[in-house]
Amino acid sequence: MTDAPTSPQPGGLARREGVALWRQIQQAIEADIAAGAYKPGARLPTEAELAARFAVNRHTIRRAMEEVEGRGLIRIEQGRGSFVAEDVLDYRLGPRTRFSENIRRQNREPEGRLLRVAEMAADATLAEALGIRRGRAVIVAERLALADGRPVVLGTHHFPAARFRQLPALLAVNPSISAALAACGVPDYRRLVTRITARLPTPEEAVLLQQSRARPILVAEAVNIDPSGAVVDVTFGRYAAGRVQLVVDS
Amino acid sequence: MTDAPTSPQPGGLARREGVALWRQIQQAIEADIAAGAYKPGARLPTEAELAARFAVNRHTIRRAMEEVEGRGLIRIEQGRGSFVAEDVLDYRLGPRTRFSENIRRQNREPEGRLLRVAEMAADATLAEALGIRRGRAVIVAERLALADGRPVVLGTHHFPAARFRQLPALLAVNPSISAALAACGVPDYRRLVTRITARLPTPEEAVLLQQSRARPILVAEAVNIDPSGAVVDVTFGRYAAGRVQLVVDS
DNA sequence: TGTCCAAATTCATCTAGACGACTAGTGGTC
DNA sequence: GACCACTAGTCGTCTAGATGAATTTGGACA
Repeated sequence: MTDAPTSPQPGGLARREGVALWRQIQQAIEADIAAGAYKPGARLPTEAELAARFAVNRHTIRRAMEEVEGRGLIRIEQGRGSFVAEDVLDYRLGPRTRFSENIRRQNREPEGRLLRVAEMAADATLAEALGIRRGRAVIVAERLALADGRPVVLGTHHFPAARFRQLPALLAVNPSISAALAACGVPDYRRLVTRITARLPTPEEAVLLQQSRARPILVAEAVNIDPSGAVVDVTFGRYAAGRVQLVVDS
Repeated sequence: MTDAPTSPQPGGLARREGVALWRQIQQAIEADIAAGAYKPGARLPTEAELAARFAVNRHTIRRAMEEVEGRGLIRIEQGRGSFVAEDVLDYRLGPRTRFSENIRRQNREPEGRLLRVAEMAADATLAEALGIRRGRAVIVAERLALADGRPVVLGTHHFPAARFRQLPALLAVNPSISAALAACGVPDYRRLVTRITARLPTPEEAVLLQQSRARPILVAEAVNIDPSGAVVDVTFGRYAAGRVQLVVDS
């Protein structure tokens, strides 16, 4: 089997046959990638080139490419081109999930960046989850976690302010959540429950996670408790789905 | 606060300001939904109407609507219109996850439909996961599970054929996996590990799950073992992300 | 009353063209 | 050698119009 892209046979497309052109093109491109016609990280032909090869409008190619990107097979970069996707990281979800350990276990270098710390009033949902009264103060910390310099998860943490007054100051010095909690008198905590969904990212999320907007993100809502059972924090983690796989051991 | 859609002020859009028109429109629509201007299940204005209100081309509205759909806030139906999304189902992932119990616990009626049963040779990855030799026969069962008649998960199960010869016949009679396994001498099994990712659905997946192609699906790869530790099956479950939330208790 | 067909409505796909935005290189100036 | 302006290449957005496909509506007809 040769590795030359086989799909772009000019006459390969069936028009007016119930299957959209862009979808046929999408499948042809995916087949080429699966067949190894393009190596991981390799650059695909430009949209104009593909449009010429398949004899369709560039918009039709774009529609197909967007879909391939959403499936996680390629990454499209403005001004540069489209590239075949690479590597996946396992992110272990367990009672004692700690970001750094998790990443180090896979021989990658963890890193945390604190983006924002603020205080807000708890709305009904949050209040219930945290076990506090509605309207009480909550510390919100937004944090980007990376592995080998590449964004993995964007987390929005919510702590009851009454118990963790010094948290903002501590986080400003060291962005590690577990270190900050330890300094606040919570040396140990564990994850009670995790709720996982998927959706497309907002523009900000896409930028921070360095991922395309067409590609879904995994959203994991986690509730952590201390040994006494009191809720320590409620966190929404947004994972780059194309780069991470959540692993649940049971 | 009145509930009339406030966003479509003709002059509300900033052209040539660095933010794409379709994105401004997307945000306006999302804001309206969040503000309760349209109730869950309610129908949104047609694309043509919105195009007129915002004074842009219909294609620009479509781009915005596709994004809103990907975020899970609306559902677009050809020939009918667009509708505000509703309900979410919790799907509990644990060592003893059984679909029917899981669904019944939420007062919904579970249902299973067997779509396809076939036999194939194990490729390298599958063989390793199942603990058999490459090339050995594997029984593949594709099954759609529903709650109250609405598709929840599309599962592709892989069983070592040597051990589960009678499985196809059993499943033909009763699509319940646990019942069929019990009849094959595996009354009990538990989930060893689950790996979760998200991606856009293929056209077939979208049709079967009755969900839009623009909306992501959660993909959970599960490995089940019997009490002796032998691998019973490897399953890829594809969940309609807008309709289901995976819940991990720890 | 019930059935069936045609029209109207609404979303889906494709084409065509224009221009903006970002990237990476090229060559010049200081 | 450092910096800058320019340019070509490439993807991103928007407009415009035509046609197809799915669904609903309403009237004709038995």
